[in-house]
Amino acid sequence: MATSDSPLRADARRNRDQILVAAREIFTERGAEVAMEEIARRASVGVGTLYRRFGDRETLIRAVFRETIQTVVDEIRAALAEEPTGWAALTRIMRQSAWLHVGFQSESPLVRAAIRVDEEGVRLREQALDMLEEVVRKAQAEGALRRDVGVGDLALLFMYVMKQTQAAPPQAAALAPGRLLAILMDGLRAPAADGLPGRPLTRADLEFH
Amino acid sequence: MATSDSPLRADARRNRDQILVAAREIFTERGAEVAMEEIARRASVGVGTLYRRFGDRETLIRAVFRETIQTVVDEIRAALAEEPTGWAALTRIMRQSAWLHVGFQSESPLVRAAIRVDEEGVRLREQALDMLEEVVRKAQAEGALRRDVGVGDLALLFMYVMKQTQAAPPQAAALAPGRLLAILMDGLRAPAADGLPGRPLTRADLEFH
Amino acid sequence: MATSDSPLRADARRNRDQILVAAREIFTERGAEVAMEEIARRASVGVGTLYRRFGDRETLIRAVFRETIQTVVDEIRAALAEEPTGWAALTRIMRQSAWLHVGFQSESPLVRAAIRVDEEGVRLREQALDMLEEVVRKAQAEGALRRDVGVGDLALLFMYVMKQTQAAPPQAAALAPGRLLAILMDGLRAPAADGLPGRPLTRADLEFH
Amino acid sequence: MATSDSPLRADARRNRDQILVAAREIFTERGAEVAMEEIARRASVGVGTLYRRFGDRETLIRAVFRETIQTVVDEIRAALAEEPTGWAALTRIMRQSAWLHVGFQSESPLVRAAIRVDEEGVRLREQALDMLEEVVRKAQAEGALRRDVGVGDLALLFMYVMKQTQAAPPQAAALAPGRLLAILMDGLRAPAADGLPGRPLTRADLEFH
DNA sequence: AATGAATGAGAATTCATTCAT
DNA sequence: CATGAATGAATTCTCATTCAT
Repeated sequence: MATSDSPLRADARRNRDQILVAAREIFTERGAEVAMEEIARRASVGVGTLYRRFGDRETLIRAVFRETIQTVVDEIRAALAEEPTGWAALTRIMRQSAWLHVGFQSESPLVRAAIRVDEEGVRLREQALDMLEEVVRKAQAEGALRRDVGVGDLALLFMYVMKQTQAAPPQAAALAPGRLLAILMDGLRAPAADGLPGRPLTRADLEFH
Repeated sequence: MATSDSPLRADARRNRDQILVAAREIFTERGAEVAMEEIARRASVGVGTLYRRFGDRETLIRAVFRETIQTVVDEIRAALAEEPTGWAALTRIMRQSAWLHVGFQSESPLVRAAIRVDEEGVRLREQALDMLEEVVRKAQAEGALRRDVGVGDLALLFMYVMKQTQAAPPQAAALAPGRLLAILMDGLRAPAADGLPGRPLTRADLEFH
Repeated sequence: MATSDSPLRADARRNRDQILVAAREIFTERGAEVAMEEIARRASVGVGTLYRRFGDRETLIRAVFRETIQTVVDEIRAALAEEPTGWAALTRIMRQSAWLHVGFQSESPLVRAAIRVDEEGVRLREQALDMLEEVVRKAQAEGALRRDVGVGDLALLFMYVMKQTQAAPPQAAALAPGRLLAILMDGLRAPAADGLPGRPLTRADLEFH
Repeated sequence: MATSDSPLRADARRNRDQILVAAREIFTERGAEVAMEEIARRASVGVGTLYRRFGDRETLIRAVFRETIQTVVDEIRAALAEEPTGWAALTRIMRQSAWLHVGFQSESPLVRAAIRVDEEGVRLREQALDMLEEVVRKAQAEGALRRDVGVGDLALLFMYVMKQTQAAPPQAAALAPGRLLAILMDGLRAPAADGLPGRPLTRADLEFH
């Protein structure tokens, strides 16, 4: 039997989606520790509904994470398919990656704990990193991306910069993302003035243990 | 009025300092919303003492901010005095600026609110930006720093990157700061491949209103 | 008006019965304050159905009470009719009276409140006590039951002991009821060593006011 | 350094004691699931204080359990020392044992779980049972207590009866305990009319596994 | 002046009851 | 009628701040 189109499910479905949207927004704006009631309010549902759908904060975080990382996967795939060069794909990916911080890692212990135990989420994350590695290889083969960086470097760099960019002061908010991205891309362009210290950071370096 | 060298004040002074150190550490590690009792514990004093010294959380945040921004001022002054070029000064400043995020701006509404109303803190911040502008001018005059960036760009860029760098996964923590800094500096080097979108971000762009 | 044999009623009837069975079980196991949803689940119906049938928790409690006390009445009647002596009837009644606690009284304020206002339930309870008084009189007339006890004593004694017996630790559960009952019956046998303090407790003494 | 007589401790101590008293009362009256706030109210403290002292409900339950079982131990010891015969000791112990149900076992899953993990509590309980066994042996050696009962029987019997006795309806409350106790003691007196079914219940039979 | 206990308001979570489908 | 989703009040527990010692 189909479960997703029985009449009641329609409402429930809509609520569920509203909650996820609200949660993502608020998590991004103010972190993963906002009052559950606020999330509920923004989603225009009662707290009870939120809890019926997601059990507890951790479950909610996991759900948001999955949705987000799924988007990342889709975007990377699209960039790989549609952009003419690896460099172009990388640029596009990074430009759209304000949410990468959720996708790849989080500074919040709460979020990290929630993500670590989520099978599906972990799988999606691996997939995203697989594809990102491909982008990197391609851009390096083209001679566009400096050779002494690895996915790890890119993930950290963009994750940090692009994430924060959302929190920029109002006047800067419109310009900052584009400018900072351009500077970063310039810093990544081959041939590089001189070598970076250390060794390329890999995906393994992104792991919290 | 008791002055600062009555015998009892020695104890009080030490407590005050311990609290500030503890608070800065904890704020950096876990944000400005940690339990006051934890700060007290890390400083090895009772909560009562903490409150006697600082009145409330906001006052404590302000005090930490002042201390921090004071250090920033000192470091920039030293860099200007001791480094041979503006570019060298800039590099040095940025390398040591893991704490810039506290100094210039913060993503936490709590912290922003606390800072905004602190005269002394604001004054110090202005001073820091004055000097940073000087560094920028100098480095651009030298032809080392690309001309299409402003203090605002630099502040945002390094603030974001260097702050986060502290929270990097353990394996990356040792390498990431150096590498990301190098990439950024490469991106900032003149002559730049092509112009940045928009206009240079100024100190005015750092203001939350 | 629809009567009780319209086709749909068959379903409704079955639901109602399942709910009563489930409720009795759960009330006995875990008290009258279990989540309504659990009762519904055990009865394999939705909560909505439970509420449609019984309006609220109190109504459900009343219904369970009536069913139970009805059984008690039936059992006492049968014992009176079938057992050769009053003593034998008393023994039999008590042996089967694990549920007496529901029938006569309850320590739960919730349950007491529910029962007190239920006309039908109160009537059945009176009937049960009437018959139990008859048993007592008969057993005393036979010289088997000590003369210084009243229905009140018996009700309390067995109610308490037999009720709890259900909650005995697993190892004891099989033996305890039989043994405790035997000890109690020995304590009730005439002639008694010496008189009990006070006066026989009557049915009036069972009343909460 | 003494920890219990510093000035502040005096207040804290008094609060702690008030909470324990209040908790014991309320647990007895209405079970272990009453709102924590009510316990606090009855103890005339804020909820915060209650939680500062006891961390959570389970900890509080454990503390009440220990206090209670300690009293039981003391009472049994006194009865053994002061009463001329084992039978007299047994009678006295049982008369004062309204609280035995807390001491030995509880029907509440919550309470059972809390007790099971409490080392100190378990130790005290063992001690109480040791001494009760001695009383039983002595009373049987005197020929006063029927030989076919064990500590397990006694514990269950009195635990159940005497516990409930507290909850008796108001009119019966004054008389019931004395009367029911007398009946029980008569049922336990040697020589018994006829043997009990099964085997004497031992302390092992009191264990939940 | 320092301490740590007390307070009570606030946040997370559960559950009785109502209501749309 | 049955269902199970939605709601919000009640409850547990935490923590900023105050206060007695």
